[in-house]
Amino acid sequence: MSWLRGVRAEVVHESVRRTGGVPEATVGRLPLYLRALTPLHDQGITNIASEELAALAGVRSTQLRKDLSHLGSYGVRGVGYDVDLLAAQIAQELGLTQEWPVVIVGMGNLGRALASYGGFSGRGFRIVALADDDPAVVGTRVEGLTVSTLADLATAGPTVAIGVITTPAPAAQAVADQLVAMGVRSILNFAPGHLTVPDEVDVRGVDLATELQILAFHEQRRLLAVPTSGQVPSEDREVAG
Amino acid sequence: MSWLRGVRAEVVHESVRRTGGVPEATVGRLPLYLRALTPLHDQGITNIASEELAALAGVRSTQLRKDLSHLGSYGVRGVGYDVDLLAAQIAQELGLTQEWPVVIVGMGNLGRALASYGGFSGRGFRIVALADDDPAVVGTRVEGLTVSTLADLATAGPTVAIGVITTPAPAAQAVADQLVAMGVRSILNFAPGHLTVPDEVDVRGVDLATELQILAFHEQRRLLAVPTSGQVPSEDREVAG
DNA sequence: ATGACTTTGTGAAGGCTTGCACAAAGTCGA
DNA sequence: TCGACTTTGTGCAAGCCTTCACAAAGTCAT
Repeated sequence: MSWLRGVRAEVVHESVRRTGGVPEATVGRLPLYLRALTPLHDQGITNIASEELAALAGVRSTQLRKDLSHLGSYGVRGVGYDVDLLAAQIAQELGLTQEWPVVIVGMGNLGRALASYGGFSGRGFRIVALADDDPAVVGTRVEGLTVSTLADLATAGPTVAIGVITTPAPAAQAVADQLVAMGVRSILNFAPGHLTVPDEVDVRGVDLATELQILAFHEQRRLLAVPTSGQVPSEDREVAG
Repeated sequence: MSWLRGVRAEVVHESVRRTGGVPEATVGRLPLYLRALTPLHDQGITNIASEELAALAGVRSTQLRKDLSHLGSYGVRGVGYDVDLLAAQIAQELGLTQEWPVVIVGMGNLGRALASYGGFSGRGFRIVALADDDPAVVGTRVEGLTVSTLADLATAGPTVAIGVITTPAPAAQAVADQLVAMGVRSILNFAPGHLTVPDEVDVRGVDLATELQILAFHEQRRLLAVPTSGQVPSEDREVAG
């Protein structure tokens, strides 16, 4: 993401004096656009039309243009968008011109998987600490970092902006409370269940079961709609009758 | 989730002859309600008011009631909802009265973590196959299952309803194509990037970087809004000036 | 320079979602 | 039985989001 730094200066002026009101739905899609732009940059493509970029991101071109209009983006009519400039503008809007320090709490399988996942660095985030409360795990090294307890981190750890919770569900709320007490105001929670936090804290939850259940809903709908059926799973088919 | 089976029969009649139109936003919240109900059942609580359940799920009570009204749910005025009956109704709506067979493709750290994650079984899903294309991994056993290639699964594997993609990004589209060719119409994609699939196929994407970037946006907003700042990370603070 | 063509940016319409206000329907104590 | 109280279910209004339609603004060949 270092390639975004060069053009940042030009972007700041437009973007900083904006009204401040980017719709939440748009914010949710900006990362998709950024994700689509990166390989374009790598391929040396310097310009792209909204129609094409929208296809890469999986949205409609009119939505892409409306979204970009919210951040005062300037494409060129008849031509399209400058890939690098647009990426820099989006990165600026998302606050990715600085690197956010992240702590992962819970060194189970998922926590380790995330710790070794390359998707952090180079995308605006850096893992600066790992935590767990299992004495057998504390003190071990994972991906070049020594695992500590959250309590230790609170008293003598690096500053952290974002906390990622990968503990079992029963521990999640206590961990969230500790993170909040440490001053963390952004939490990404992989443990199933709702976290109660103060208003100023932002929590996003990612729950595998929830995602699968939404898929299952639509899957079932398809099966109920077309009683021609065919294959498909196990027991309990009387539901369709 | 076996405790849901008992009451299912009573539910079927109401639910099956419904109009069919449950709003997408509601579908996205039904899993949250189910998730909140399970511990209540375990604690032996048999009845709950919408206000309380909403708090557990992290939504407003009026939204909960509106959502439930879409699936023709019958609470009792002045009393609340029967925990087990409500859970059974939601499970029914989501298609969780049967167990959906799942394949995980990509036996890297994340794939292994998901394979060993307990959140599948007992929630309406069962991992029936694991796949990878690395010859060093194919043939090994993970969590009691032997890893095979997708090609082998296509010709001689168990029927699969849902595919979970945990491969690196460059492989994801090819894997999706193969899954679709196998008849899979529901895909959960953990690889960053947009998947192109036929209309009848349902894809949900979970991207760590995307989630973190949305958090970063709000985090930055807080910092820009309150220039009192204080702590917080590294370089590039001139953005705020 | 001109005209045909391409592509962006946006006002307005339509649809979906949320939240309010309140009637309906039940419980419970006296 | 009655009256006070609780809690659900829902019509309606407000707000947000998406999509359409099209003017604005540029390129490019001639």
